[in-house]
Amino acid sequence: MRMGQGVEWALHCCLNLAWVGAPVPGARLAGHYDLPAAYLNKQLQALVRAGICDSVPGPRGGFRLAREPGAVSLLDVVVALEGPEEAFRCTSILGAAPGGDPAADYSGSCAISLSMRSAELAWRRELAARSLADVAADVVRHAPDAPQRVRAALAP
Amino acid sequence: MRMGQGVEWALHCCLNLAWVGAPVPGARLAGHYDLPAAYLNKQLQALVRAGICDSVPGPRGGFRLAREPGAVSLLDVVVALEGPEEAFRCTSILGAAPGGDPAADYSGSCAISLSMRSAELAWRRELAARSLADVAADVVRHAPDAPQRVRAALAP
DNA sequence: GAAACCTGGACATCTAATATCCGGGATGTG
DNA sequence: CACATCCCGGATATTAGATGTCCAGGTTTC
Repeated sequence: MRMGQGVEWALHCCLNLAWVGAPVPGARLAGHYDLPAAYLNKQLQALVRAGICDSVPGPRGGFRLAREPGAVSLLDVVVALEGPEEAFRCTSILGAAPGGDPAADYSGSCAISLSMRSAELAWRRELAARSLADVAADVVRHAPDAPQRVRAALAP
Repeated sequence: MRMGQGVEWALHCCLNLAWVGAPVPGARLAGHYDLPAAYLNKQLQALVRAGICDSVPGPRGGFRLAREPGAVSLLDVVVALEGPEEAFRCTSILGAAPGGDPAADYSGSCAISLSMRSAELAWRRELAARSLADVAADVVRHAPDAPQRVRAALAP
């Protein structure tokens, strides 16, 4: 089971955008981490579609956070890039077993499906309870000059 | 992000094995759910390697649970099939950023990595706290004759 | 108008999951 | 012992998804 790399990229980019404030071109973000610009751009576009980022075309344009860092949870970013589907997907194989209804959807009644879903909910709860502002605060506690260095590297 | 289908198959099979008690051939389990026998067999083999199942060759052989259902957690099954690696993998892109150490491993210090890892721990905790016996008890509560029907369909 | 920048789609590539097949070994039965 | 049953593990397709590239448009600033 593996999460797309875009999540890691997007989270780092969002933290940086939170510190810069002004729009940052996607190419500059890509250069900052030595990432493929065109591909990173796709992830940023997904953040825009999810309402997490704003995009500004033209010179002096780029991407910026659309909300306060405290109003963007890690879950928001994960869902924006990975979609809302659960990692465990019940395919209702009980319907193929003797006595089962092949047309029924067991995802809401199968005890296995419910257990897996419940565990995944715990994961989502943790992610939802943690905002970009929380993470940023942790970074600053460990490296107080991080915001300033990011601004120096990325600000126009 | 998606979990392999083998996890669902294996969990259903393990529940059945818990109810049957005697060894059940992989082909019979596959027929029970109309699954590809050769492929399901690979998942069962992984359960054997993980010490969750025993395999008995020869006539009257098959697979059976190697431990009490109460001693097999959902996490055991997930790890047996998906491996111990985390879904979120820190690739230390901070090392490529200005001021970063390209050779360093940031997975233990990067605040983003730590947050993602912490959320995943919550998921694993839930899975570890739930055993096959717990799930089986839920099934019986909802369909008291399930164990008997499974035995009738799968027992030798 | 030109340059900077985002948008969205089409396309190529690579990896992992899914699936099949076969030769081999172990075990119980007659 | 001979045979049927069944697991083991490697080699090999097939497919879907993730990764990555490219280009023909827009929009905005200067």
